[in-house]
Amino acid sequence: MDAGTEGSEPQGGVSSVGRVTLQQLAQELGLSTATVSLALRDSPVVADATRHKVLEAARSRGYVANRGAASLRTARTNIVGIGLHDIINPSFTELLAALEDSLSAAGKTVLLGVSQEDVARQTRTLGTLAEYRPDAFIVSPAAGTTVNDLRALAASGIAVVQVTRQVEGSGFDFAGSDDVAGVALGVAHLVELGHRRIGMIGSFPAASTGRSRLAGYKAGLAAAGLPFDPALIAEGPGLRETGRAGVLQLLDLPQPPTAAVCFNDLNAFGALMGLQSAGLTAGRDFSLVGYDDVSEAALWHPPLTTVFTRIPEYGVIAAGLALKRIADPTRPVERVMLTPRLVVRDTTAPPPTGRR
Amino acid sequence: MDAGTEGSEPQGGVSSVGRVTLQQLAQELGLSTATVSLALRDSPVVADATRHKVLEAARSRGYVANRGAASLRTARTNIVGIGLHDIINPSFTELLAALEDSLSAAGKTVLLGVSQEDVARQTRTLGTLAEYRPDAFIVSPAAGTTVNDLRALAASGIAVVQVTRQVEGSGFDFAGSDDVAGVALGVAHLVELGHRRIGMIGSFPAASTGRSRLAGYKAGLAAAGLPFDPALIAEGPGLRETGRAGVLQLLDLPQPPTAAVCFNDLNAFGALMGLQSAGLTAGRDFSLVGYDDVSEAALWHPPLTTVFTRIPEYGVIAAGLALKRIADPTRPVERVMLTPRLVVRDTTAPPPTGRR
DNA sequence: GGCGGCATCCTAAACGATTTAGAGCAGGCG
DNA sequence: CGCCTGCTCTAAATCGTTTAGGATGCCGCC
Repeated sequence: MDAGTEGSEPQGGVSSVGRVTLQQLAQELGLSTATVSLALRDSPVVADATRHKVLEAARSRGYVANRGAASLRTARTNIVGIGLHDIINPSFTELLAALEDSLSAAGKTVLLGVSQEDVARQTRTLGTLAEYRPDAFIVSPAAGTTVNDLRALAASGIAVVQVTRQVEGSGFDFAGSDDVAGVALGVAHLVELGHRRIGMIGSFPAASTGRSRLAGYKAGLAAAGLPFDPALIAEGPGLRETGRAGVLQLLDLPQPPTAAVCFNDLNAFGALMGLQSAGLTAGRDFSLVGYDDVSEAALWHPPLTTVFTRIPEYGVIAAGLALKRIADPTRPVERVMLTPRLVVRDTTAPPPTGRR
Repeated sequence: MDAGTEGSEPQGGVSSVGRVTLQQLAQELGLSTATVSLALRDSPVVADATRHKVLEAARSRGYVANRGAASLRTARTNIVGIGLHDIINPSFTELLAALEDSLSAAGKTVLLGVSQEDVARQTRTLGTLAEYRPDAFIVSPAAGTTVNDLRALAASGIAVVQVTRQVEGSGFDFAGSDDVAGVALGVAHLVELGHRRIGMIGSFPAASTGRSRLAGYKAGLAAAGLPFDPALIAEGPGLRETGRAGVLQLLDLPQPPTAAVCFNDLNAFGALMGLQSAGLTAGRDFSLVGYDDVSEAALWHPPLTTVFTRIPEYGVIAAGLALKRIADPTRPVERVMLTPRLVVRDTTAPPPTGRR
């Protein structure tokens, strides 16, 4: 490590003097812990004068409640565990931001676990989170997760809501978008522009989103009376690299497509790069539809036509579902699927004439 | 909400039967809680046969430890609170990912708080996190944070390490990169290519990074014997929009620069878009140096010349500092500044001839 | 004057783990 | 036979809160 390291005086603690507890406060005030506890939480049964004394003492002594101790007694932690498989992917970052924002607004704190798309790591991570007894879990399951992998979660009695992806038959609440309709929307747009050979870039059958989006692709073709040709699918996960290689692979076909929909925006960004490296211009030589509409999509050159899956919206909804289930664990399972919206920008246009 | 909502049977809990505790395990096994506790943590004082019985029972009954209760006794939570001001910005996402990864590898769990670049919200958030008694805080302070704002943290007796940004005089550990050297590196690169009028896009004096990077810009100019001209600075936070507007603003100058360094990569991405909208090509008509080298940078078109600040590396280091301070709260303060590295790609070239 | 009713505060028992001091017990040894 | 040593295990205190169920004192009222 070529680091510039500089040592100096130890951390100056103003008063590392044994953290002040509610009991100490009580003793100093000549009150019982019960009274102090009630006063701190604005109970109406404690006299105004007393409450003020307590609050003042708490402030001046720098009292900060020990939520762990309180939780032990109340069996409520105000923690929500969030299990994601990936936080680098911008769509999940946007999701995390939305979740954190609404949860913290509701007084919950976020305990984060990342599974890196690895089921074993996911069970380990969720197991660890569970030891903190979150009031709820919000999970986007790693690819390949089965109902069995989630059984422990179900047995824990903790509220669970799935977001974005779902494990079929898990019986948990869900918030996400209607991927079948979403991709079909993209295909329909291309069809309307005159495209007849339309590929799909990115295919990820290990996740529910992968299956649904593929189904949406097929549905879109079928609705237009177009045949499904497996050769037009460039497989791979939702990464830029998949898109770059995928579009080149499609262009190399004996009968290349004139357009493609993508599994997600990252695929599309990669495909845009691939087109550029092949000397082609997206929108003119080849049409491309992304998926998700992450905030970058509008800013690419050319701006990406894509399908807005309303991630921030369903993030808020997922947080709401968690809160509702915490409040009433016996309420019926709720599955919310938002209808995506097509966002037409500049990467789609009628197919190049003369090549039709 | 145009949501497709579907209700059905309530969540099926395999056994919502009152969560099994260590005491219950002990009772069922005819052992004391002490023995069970020791067995679960692989203490050598408990006989092998007993340990096996305990572990087997724990497994079959689905026992999951209550870390809150344990923490109450041990005064250690294995939680690390992470306070960031922003998680959408890809550089902070990459930082968060690195932090989470090394902390979870060390058996710590991440409690997340986001301040949205708002000091008041930051104190509220950190206060809430503190109630969970994390073993340490890792914080990238919101812009405008003063030593005073962090005093409560210092007084809490919780280990604190700052990452990326630091509040001068706070006396906390720090891990980040040497921004003065980093930006100077970018300037030197442009000078070497022959540029004489070099602007800076993005300037953010409310954060230590903003001040250091500006200082680096000035240092770079001074080293080359070039004058500092305030008109060549396009102010604004590290967002794409700042970059887009900033580059146009610079180009509109009576004596426009032929190149610019940026506060961060987002600024550079925006500037690339701005150039494109002005019909200019980065690298040919105008040279641009980003800052951070987020993973996107290599993938833009053209690929961005930028300064790699080694975010994932100092993320790991920050996590390590936190662990070390947890282990020894009295160790001397350590400040680590990694030396950034220039990454030359395609957005920099000699200034256009004839316009020099 | 006794008593009910308030308002206010307190006692004490949880919550679920960890940990220390020491209890049983078996075997070995003088 | 008595004592010491090791190996296991247990009893009980403890961490910092919350909360049910009193206790206390004061007032007014019949």
